[in-house]
Amino acid sequence: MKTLDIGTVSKMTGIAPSTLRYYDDEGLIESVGRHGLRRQFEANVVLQLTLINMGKTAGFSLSQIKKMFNVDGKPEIDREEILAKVEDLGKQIKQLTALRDSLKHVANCPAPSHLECESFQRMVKVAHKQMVSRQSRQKQ
Amino acid sequence: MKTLDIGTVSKMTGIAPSTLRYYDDEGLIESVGRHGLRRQFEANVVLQLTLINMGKTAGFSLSQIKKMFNVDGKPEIDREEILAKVEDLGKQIKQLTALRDSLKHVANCPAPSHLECESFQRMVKVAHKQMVSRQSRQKQ
DNA sequence: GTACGAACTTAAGTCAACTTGAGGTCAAGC
DNA sequence: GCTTGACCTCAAGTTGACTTAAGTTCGTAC
Repeated sequence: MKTLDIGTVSKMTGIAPSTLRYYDDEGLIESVGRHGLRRQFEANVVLQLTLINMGKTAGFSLSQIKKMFNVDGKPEIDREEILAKVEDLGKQIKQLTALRDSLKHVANCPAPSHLECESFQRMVKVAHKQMVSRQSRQKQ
Repeated sequence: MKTLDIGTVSKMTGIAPSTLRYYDDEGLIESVGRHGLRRQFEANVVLQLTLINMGKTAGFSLSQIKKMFNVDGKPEIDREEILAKVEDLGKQIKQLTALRDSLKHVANCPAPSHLECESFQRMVKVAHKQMVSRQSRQKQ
């Protein structure tokens, strides 16, 4: 099976080689050996990196991501914990939707100050509730 | 009008006083004066902090957030830029949804390795496309 | 067989976003 | 008038996620 140089992976994913080395050191991805002193990666590392980037987008730390999808695709953590994250993500999606709507509002509403605009306040208050309920169950 | 001590704001929002002081120094929020040497805040600071937290959830930096919603609720940046962010957020929401579905899958699929599971791969590939298209228009 | 380029290692540096620590101030209650 | 507790300032420290720099090692092409 054909393996990939770090530069190739970098070009395929847009992630800097230094970052890939860093991820390798941290155990987020795995090289399958060396060609001389060059790390060789399998093609599925691209998939893994996609997952890593999705996790980052979601605001997870690298160590959390590592636990969620470890190298061979088997998660270290249990169903319960993952489902909790799933639920959390649902809330986050709602929040982002609220933010998007708020921004859309800001771009269009002619009110002089949005903090005084009623419909804006309503939106934000809804978001606030969600936020507080999310914050209350934050973990490392 | 009644104003709030930093400790009160902290309790209302769950944000540490040191962070509130930091935000104040950075100009993300504004205190309306002092009582002795204590900062006094108006009630609407809670709304502002909600917006700040929403922005953080969305992965914006504090300086970006500051530009989006500055102290009086009037954004410094123009419609165009905000609408670009709105669009970006839409993509991010899609990505998060993909991540959520992937995680849901991981929790339920009995396959030994998810990286080999077809339906998982399909999901992630879709996410990959979105990711790349988002990455290509990143700015400070 | 030599030159080149792409990758390597290790340590140090950077940046954002906070937090901590030391020492100081003030208002309210007793 | 004294104590107490909540706040203050300012500088330095911390953490996570990388990046940069300096010097080194290979494989491939010529």
